[in-house]
Amino acid sequence: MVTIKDVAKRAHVSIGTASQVLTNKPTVTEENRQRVLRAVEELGYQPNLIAQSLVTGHSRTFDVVAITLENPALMKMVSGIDRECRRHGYSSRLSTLTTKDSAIEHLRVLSHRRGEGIIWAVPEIGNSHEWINSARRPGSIPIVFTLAAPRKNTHVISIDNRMGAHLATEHLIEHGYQRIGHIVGPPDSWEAKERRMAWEQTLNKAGLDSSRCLDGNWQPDGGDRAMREMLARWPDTQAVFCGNDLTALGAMHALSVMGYRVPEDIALIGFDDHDPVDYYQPPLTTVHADFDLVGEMAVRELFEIIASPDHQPGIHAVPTRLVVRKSCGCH
Amino acid sequence: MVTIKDVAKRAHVSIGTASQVLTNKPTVTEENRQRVLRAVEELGYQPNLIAQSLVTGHSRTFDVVAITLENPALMKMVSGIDRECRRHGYSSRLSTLTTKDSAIEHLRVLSHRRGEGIIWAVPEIGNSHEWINSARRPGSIPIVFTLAAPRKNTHVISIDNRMGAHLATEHLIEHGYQRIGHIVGPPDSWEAKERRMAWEQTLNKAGLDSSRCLDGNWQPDGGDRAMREMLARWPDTQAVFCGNDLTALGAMHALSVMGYRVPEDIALIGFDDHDPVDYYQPPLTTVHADFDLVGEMAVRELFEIIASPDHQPGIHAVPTRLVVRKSCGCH
DNA sequence: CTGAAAGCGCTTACAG
DNA sequence: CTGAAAGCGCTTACAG
Repeated sequence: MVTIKDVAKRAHVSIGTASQVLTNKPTVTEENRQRVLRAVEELGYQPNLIAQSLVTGHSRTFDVVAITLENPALMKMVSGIDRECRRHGYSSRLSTLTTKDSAIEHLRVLSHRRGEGIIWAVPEIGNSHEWINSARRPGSIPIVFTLAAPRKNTHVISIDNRMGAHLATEHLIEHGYQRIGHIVGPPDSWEAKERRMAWEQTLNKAGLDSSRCLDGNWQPDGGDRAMREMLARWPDTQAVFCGNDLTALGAMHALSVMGYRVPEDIALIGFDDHDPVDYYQPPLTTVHADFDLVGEMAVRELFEIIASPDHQPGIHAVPTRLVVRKSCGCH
Repeated sequence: MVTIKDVAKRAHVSIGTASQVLTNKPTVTEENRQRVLRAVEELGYQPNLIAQSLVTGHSRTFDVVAITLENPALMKMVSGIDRECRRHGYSSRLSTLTTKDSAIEHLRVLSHRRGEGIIWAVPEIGNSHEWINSARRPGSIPIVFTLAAPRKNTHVISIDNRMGAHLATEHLIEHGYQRIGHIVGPPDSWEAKERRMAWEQTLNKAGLDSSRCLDGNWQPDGGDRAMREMLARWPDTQAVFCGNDLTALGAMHALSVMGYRVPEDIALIGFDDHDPVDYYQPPLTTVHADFDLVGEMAVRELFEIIASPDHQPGIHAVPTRLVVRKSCGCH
């Protein structure tokens, strides 16, 4: 590999001077500047980021940790993260948290790697995030949590789950549905709980029954099972707000197998608005959540923290909105 | 941040000795060893990977470059890559190739970052990969291409597209279908061409017509459009082999809207076997491709190249297999 | 077995 | 404006 030493030699300047032109310091003769640039060109020199990182203390890398990558919402987030990182000349390093190793263990390896910031994109279950937060030493790598509960002195970027669930439920109510069920996500997920809560409150405020509620798992199989049970326990259910789009897909499948039509017999609404829902049968009414933006905001937040370490966390809940298609029977 | 110097001081040894125990050299007194370990523990020391990289010449990082992340097959690959990387204590760095910057440009920034290897997960279009290959200087970072055409002196790991397309088409033929169409992926994609070619050959070998072929784009909208046109041009089509699962989803949607039943009126087969197809209506018969394994093999290949730089590329086409569900009407 | 020294490839004060 | 030197945090021969 060609180093700055080679460049300096070829340009007949000291490596200090070569470095000056490479870092755009103005204090260099135009002539030397050209000589160095030419040498760089001729040798195909690329500065060594690792050496730069060591001396400047900036690795220009953020770490994003996830539990699994095979999840459309997460992938949008990662896209947003990557896009915003590259805008700043940074790169993002992905790592998954296998269930075996604890979160704390994982933070150790991140600390070893010396990224400049961490985006914790692991769904919050129980009080896991509080626990992580209190285990971190002061002065350690800045961390922003994603899709998690807001918490004192913690940077978190979420989507507005309550808003979305409220909009969905209200839409059903406004169009005359009265017996509205809900299939929750994984029972210990913070996001799932938020959605459930907003569904329940909206129903209660309208004086409607909010007991038709079953656990799912954010996967089609969970939606399928829950839908069947829903019909078994409350055969007069008119509409179901599904915890996410995949749950709705499973529910649709169950309904189709059992001979129910969507939306004529049962109306359905999802959550996430991932791309293919436009082609579900029927196209799925769902809550659009801008996960790209969550990713973008997470890296912006990281840059703010780096710029001023005492940067105070604000509340960041990206607004959600309802996208009405055919599955709710209201258009 | 606490450094090895702090550890050495606290343990009353030289930093050389501290380093010895941290790198598991056997040449240290048990007593000193314990002292160092205790200091590490007390100070919460984590070695600085960046400094280690600089001195050892190993960044323990592979770069994976993609064109977009929002693609289920790619995500499985990335999962496989990440899993295999972590098995070796390596990490994977993700970057997307925006259409604006050329591939060559991107290779420069990768060279700057000094990863130890590159996994090029960008779909091959035209002869892009050959071009990339010839632009690389000898001695530059090892690169393995993924889901691309085999090529002399080039490391590539693909799935067996021909095998999959052949199995799908043959299955339809065996079950008595005669007029079998195909919706291709993006016309310049190498993988799409492979699938198309095998479909065509299988048909020809059986003495059947292979002219019912339309371009799609591997997205539902393309499948939807192509399906409508297929029916318009060849109304007596009995079955369609779709370029991938999302294409099949779009085709199903078109058929449903137009009042056709799957598989009674038209049989459908997809390609990829991504998770939700089990819950399509009807569940989709499709070709299973093990993208996780492609990712895994890509990093293994990289390690082999690193271990012996003259490691000769072999042919790596991960076998595919047909998963029969309801959409083909054959079970 | 252990410490002092050199060096990885850079950047950044600091003399001149 | 430019070069020599120090230093970033490590590892690795090399004397002792």
